[in-house]
Amino acid sequence: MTHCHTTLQSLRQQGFRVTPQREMIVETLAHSETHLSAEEIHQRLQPRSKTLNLATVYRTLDLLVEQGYATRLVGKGGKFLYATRQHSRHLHLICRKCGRTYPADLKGLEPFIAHLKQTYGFQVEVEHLTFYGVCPNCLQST
Amino acid sequence: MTHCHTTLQSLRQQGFRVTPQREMIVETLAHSETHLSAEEIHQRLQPRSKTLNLATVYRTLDLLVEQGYATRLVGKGGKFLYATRQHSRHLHLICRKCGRTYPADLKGLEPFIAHLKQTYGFQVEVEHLTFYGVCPNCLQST
DNA sequence: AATATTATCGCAAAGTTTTGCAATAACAGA
DNA sequence: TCTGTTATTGCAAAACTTTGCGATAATATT
Repeated sequence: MTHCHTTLQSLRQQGFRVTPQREMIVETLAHSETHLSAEEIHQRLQPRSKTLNLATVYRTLDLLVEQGYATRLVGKGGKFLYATRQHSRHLHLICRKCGRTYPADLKGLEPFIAHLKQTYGFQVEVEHLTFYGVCPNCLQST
Repeated sequence: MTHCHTTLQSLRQQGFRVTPQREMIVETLAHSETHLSAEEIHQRLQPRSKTLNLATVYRTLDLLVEQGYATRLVGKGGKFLYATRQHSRHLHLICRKCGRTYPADLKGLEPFIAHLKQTYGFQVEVEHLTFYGVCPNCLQST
């Protein structure tokens, strides 16, 4: 389990600076049960910091995704949603029709991931996995 | 192989109207070798239709993705890129660090897809598959 | 503890994508 | 072919995300 403290420490070790803004954002994301938009994070932090800028939230989230501490997905309505990686240690099945997300077990996929590593040298991050398709509900109503 | 004509016909059968704008956009996407942004499609169609609006391009692309005729992915810089489904009958491996996309073979994944269908009733669309991770180049330079 | 370096911040502007609404045009039925 | 219905369009505005830049503050060094 990657606690927010660990994330911040790792960032520092990688040469990034740990600022109050980054601390707040990482903490908010880590303590949230659900995926959050940049705007939501910004709003939740208003009470703690009047001056925290939305652009800073976006930049921090980009950094976290780039460094592998967070996941970004396109929610219904085309807005970006973010979550820490430990919140997504499963496969996301997203329905193209209704937009709902279903969690699924990763079991059975590992051999293929290993094969990709061997064949292409590409290290897939299983925490990021999302499959698009059509869910049982929407399959029926077609 | 899904030709643009087929796509338009299917759309009509589904009750959507086939307009000149939609024809142009579907055709442009189908004839492109690479992924295109909405803006690029709009520009390519300028000579053919001065009045075609960018919003119409976005709406049409959304429709195509929703109905399963096109794929949308987040390119480098956070911009959306689109392609017809037949152009993506392979796995996209996208590097989180450098943003490059690598094509990979789907072989070996089918059993898992079938298992998802059996277990969850979820019909994964293999044309949409994208895995995020770190590419060989960027793995080295860490 | 003080200082130098430079990554990060806030702000404002630019770029990208979505949405509301009145006008238009695609399609079904006469 | 003509007509009515209503999905789709273009436009303009709103919403969302990224970017440039000078000011600030986190870290390394003295």
